[in-house]
Amino acid sequence: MGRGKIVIRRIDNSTSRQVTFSKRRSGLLKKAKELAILCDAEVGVMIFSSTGKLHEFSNTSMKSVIDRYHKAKEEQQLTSPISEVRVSLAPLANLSNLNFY
Amino acid sequence: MGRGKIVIRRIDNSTSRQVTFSKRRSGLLKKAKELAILCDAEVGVMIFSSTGKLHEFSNTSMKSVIDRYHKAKEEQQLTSPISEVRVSLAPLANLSNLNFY
DNA sequence: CTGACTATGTATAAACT
DNA sequence: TAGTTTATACATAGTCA
Repeated sequence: MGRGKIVIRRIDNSTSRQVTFSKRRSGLLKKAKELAILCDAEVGVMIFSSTGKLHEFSNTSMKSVIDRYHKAKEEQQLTSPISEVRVSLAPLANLSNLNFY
Repeated sequence: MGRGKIVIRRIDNSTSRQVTFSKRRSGLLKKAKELAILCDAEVGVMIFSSTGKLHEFSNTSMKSVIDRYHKAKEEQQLTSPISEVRVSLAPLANLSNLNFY
């Protein structure tokens, strides 16, 4: 997107890497927000720049997302420790609606 | 983006919400990956669909990202409990291996 | 429901200020 | 070096198979 096509590979020039980071971080956070709203999803995004600065987005709270992530992972372990299946508990109740692929 | 402009608001129709979720989730994860590579950033994304299914991306490991997130937050508290400044300790700082989970 | 297709809206690489 | 502009590449909404 933009005047020229680019290859997805680390940008060597520190200045343009910083500029690109700023633009794309903004775009990513916007997309995350849109996804959360449009699709009624819970979304958490954490980004550390190469200089160590943190940027984040969460439509609920990052704590909530992280807790839910751990629960989902835990459930994954209990359910199928070997497979790649990624399933969380439905938002309290509705156990019958779990989708196993 | 697409044939028509849309308003960012929860999609009521369950089927199209699911279709949009699938498309945009894919796009978001791709963008996250590109940002991480292009800008040499550490990125973590967690997404729970409205049916509770987890989707994630991390260019390192989610554990690493979450740990770093907590450290950054902690440092934020120590440094400026009131301000909005979001700065993490440089990657090597290694204050202590706090276990939040 | 799962995938293409493609017209159109958006994000953004470069250029410029 | 941050903000603005613009041409272009990319993502995707609506549609159809």
